[in-house]
Amino acid sequence: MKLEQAAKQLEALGNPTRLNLYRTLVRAGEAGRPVGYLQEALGIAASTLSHHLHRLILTGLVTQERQATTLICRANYPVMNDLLGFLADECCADAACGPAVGEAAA
Amino acid sequence: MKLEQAAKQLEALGNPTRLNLYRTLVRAGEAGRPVGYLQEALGIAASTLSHHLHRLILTGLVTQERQATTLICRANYPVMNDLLGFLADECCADAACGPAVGEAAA
DNA sequence: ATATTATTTCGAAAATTCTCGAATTAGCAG
DNA sequence: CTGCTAATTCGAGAATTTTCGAAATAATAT
Repeated sequence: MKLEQAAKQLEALGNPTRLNLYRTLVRAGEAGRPVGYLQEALGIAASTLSHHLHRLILTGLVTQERQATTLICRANYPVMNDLLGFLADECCADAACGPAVGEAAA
Repeated sequence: MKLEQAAKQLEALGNPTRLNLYRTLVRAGEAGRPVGYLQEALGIAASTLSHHLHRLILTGLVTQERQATTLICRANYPVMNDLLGFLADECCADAACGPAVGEAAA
């Protein structure tokens, strides 16, 4: 069950356009970014962006909030942390991991 | 450059069969597992497994070593750690992450 | 050389993804 | 209600992925 969800999230991040999109949102922090801004930043068709955004939202990695006519997109950090936790757990379940995984952000 | 590579690795893990395969190898640790064992464990056609294995090997997430007629597959931990590092860096580059990412494996 | 076991490559069908432009909906201002 | 900006949905073509069985290769043993 959990594996299926993790796979979906990894797949969502496993596309250059979406990973770039997600990175942009992560770097924007709490402020988030409007869809229009993202479209200019990434230089892709609005419909293409909407498609990718939808996929990120379905997996929970990104959230949206309306502000009048514009939609603000934000990275959903807890979901990413869960995903990182899953990967770390899988990695260290039975095996002695090489470098300590827990120090990635030290 | 780095983003493209990370996307490829995430895509490789973003398929339930491959994630399950990778997990099996991670849990096997240094011993690794022969291709034949993996085929039985996952219950898929040999050609299908070979295809997925190839993709994991292309991204560097898995390595193989011959032992007579059998091929031993192993998870390549350093590559996974690099990937986790990339995600953690992206996540914490400009933004104040919610829960500490570094505690995922605590 | 031949046989045997282990694994990959080939070929091909079904499903999914990625991309875009055109048409549509959402929310607000006048 | 008309118009305007913002974003999504629709429709569709090109490309990629996923899966399998059959045939081919790899390594060893007899």
